[in-house]
Amino acid sequence: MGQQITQTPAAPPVGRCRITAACEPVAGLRQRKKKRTRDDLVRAAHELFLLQGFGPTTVDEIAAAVDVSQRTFFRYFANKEEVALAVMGDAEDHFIQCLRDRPAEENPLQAMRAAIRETWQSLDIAGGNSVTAALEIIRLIESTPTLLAAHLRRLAEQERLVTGILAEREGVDPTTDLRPRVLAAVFGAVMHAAHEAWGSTGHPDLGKGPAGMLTVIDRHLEQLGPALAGDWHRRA
Amino acid sequence: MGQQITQTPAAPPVGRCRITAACEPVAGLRQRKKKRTRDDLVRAAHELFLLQGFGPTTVDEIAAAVDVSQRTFFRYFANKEEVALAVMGDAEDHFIQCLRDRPAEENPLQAMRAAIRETWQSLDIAGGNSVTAALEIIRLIESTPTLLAAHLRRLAEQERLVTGILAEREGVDPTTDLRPRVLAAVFGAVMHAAHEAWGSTGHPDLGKGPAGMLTVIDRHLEQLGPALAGDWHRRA
DNA sequence: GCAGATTATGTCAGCCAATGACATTTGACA
DNA sequence: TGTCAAATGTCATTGGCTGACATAATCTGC
Repeated sequence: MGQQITQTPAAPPVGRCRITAACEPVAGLRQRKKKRTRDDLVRAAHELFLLQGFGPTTVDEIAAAVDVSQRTFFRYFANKEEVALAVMGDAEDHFIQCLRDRPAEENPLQAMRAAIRETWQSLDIAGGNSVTAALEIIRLIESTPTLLAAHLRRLAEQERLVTGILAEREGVDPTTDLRPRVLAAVFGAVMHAAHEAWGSTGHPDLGKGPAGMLTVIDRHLEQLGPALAGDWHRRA
Repeated sequence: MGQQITQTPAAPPVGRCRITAACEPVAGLRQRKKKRTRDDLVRAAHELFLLQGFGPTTVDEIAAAVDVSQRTFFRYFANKEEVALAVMGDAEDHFIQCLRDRPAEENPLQAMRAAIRETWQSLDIAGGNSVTAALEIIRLIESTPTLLAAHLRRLAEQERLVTGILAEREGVDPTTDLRPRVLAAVFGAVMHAAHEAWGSTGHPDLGKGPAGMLTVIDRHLEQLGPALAGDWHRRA
């Protein structure tokens, strides 16, 4: 969901997620400053949320921590939830990009599974503490009703994108053929179940990379077939 | 999610959804009055939302329409979203109840499919305009971001219940066996996809009962297998 | 029916998220 | 350097939501 930072109606450089966009070094003082305050806001919010929780943290606090006015905060983020979910935005953009780039030979489910894996791994490589941050945010989301609601809505939004990509990949018409939409929905649901499962297990090994989360996701994806199977008790 | 109207910590009659609870005639003046103002609030809100949209409608308006204070409104509903989703609460409670009552011979997916069908049909029989109201609300939800977010959160909440019921039905441990959770998630996702599809088709025949929605739901459920199939182009 | 305990409601004050309007500063560019 | 556009700040306001306390309604046992 590549959020446009630009406040002007001018044409922004579309289709580049912030992770890969890190390659382009300079882009005018104005743009750099904006990116900086945006990043600062996200980081400050992140810290405050983890420290005192989402609800108790006020927008004024976040803004004050970065030394901008409250009004400016709302020029960068439509609401308080958005700044919390911004961290995931990177990963989501990246996932979409990966999915687009998957080879056509793979079947839809394979492609999505590969894209997820690729996303987490590149997030790991990207350095910084992207992975750690993402994992922390996921846990925060799952334990904060307001955030969970906003997150699920974004997920639904993303499923529209995925539906379109799948339809195009396979060359089917998404208005006639329900399979792209259904698969996108199912995949999203399983992803969320995995996040939830990962979040609720008292996982202390947050920092050791995306391996843990990938394992949980894989385990859930593997249960897709069995769960839909007629009889649960005729198990291999 | 049987909302307790009771504001006292006293033990309320649990496990009875409002639909079936219509059998119990009198229950003290106090209880009846409360049920009445609650119903009034829901109905007034419903009308106002459909008339002028969710966002533009203020809580004060709703409260004024029923002639209670704004404070009283918030004693019945935690937030503005809840009063909009309250209509669906009946159906959701009923679905849970139906699922619990499905015969053990059915496999999980069959049971859920049957429970949905049963729910919509009994909603139809229940008289009044329950079905019409539900369908109107679904459309409102799908077209209102804020409501959609709240709705998805509730759906996620309900999936927890469903997970538990499925696990018990099949006699498996939901902390070890991921199938109940995965199936609940998948089913919820498909339901939402169906709602979305139903809502976005300019369906003018709202009042003709649950048949249309059931058809859409069935069509989506039928695509579950095909969507997960490896190759989408080796189609029967 | 009545007195006293419960419980629902109203009133009021206040916090915080969010938005529009307008002034001011600051980077962009000729 | 001066002009234009864009980013920010300030101010005022609305609306969702909550706590505290007073009032009015119902319930309970007698």
